[in-house]
Amino acid sequence: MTDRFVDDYLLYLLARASSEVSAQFHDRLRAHGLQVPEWRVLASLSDGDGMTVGELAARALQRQPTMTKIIDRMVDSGLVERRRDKDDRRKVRVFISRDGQRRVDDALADAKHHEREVLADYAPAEADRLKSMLRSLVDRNGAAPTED
Amino acid sequence: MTDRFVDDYLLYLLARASSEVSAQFHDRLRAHGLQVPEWRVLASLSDGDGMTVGELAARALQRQPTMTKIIDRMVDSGLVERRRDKDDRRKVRVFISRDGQRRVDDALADAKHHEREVLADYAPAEADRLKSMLRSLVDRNGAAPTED
DNA sequence: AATATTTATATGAAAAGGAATATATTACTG
DNA sequence: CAGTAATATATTCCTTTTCATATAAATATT
Repeated sequence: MTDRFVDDYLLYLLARASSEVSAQFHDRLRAHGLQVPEWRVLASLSDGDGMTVGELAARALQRQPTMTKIIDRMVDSGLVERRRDKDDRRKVRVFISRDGQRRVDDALADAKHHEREVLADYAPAEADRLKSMLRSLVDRNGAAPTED
Repeated sequence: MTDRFVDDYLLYLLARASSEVSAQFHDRLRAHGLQVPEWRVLASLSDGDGMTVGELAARALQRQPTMTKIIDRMVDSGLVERRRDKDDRRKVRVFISRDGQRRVDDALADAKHHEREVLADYAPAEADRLKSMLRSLVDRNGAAPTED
């Protein structure tokens, strides 16, 4: 149990940090009546002008068929709307509904508050360094479809 | 699409960095004939003296019933063994098998190699800072059951 | 020491995810 | 411009995860 490889393994530290910090927020999400994938879709669509299924899948770190099903459910519950793209009729653009926007606004405020709490212990410069390193990891490690 | 909240949101950056960097390695895992949860369990058990189902679940960032089923499959495929704890017969200790150890040794070597690749662009001090910030995020944000 | 609580793992039904592929539309190529 | 390839989304079938709860053993309480 002591000093195993994984305890200092970058991929494990990333997964664990992501998992534990996010779990806190996900508890709060339920108070907004939102599931995690719903939150991710709505946060991506918030105040925007619609995204395709493929774009949403990439942004929400899900595979395309999974995103199709998430959107199915969200259409059923009235959080988003599907409209076929006029210029390229293969594409389906997904738009946030009025109700979806209302729900996500509350959750967004909560997310900002939670982030401040998590970063409260760190000096601003330190938090910025963390974020910029994470961004550079993302940039240097191509676009990948799924989790973990 | 431009400068949405999430693009600078810590939880999103963590999830995305974890997802994209890990996806690269998970492609390689298949070459070792290992699924992701199997790899996580074996890496935790490697060269150790057995862990309980609950400990494994926490370490592999899975819920307990999920871990029970992962272990079911791994027992079937001969990667691990279950033995009931003598002192506390509620507990089940999971041990890596000879074959499991052999399989994970290869994957571990590959993991180390991959990590070096990912961190090659960074100065050692910078990599250390990243890791220690991730560790402190984990430490300050309790033990959580599941992903994302 | 019997009863209630807590802790550890397992189970079962339902939901979600994933790989492969189908369908529909657009873009290319000769 | 017919035919082929490429792109975007949906569907199917199967595996895995999840939630709630059951079972079993240890601990605490009276």
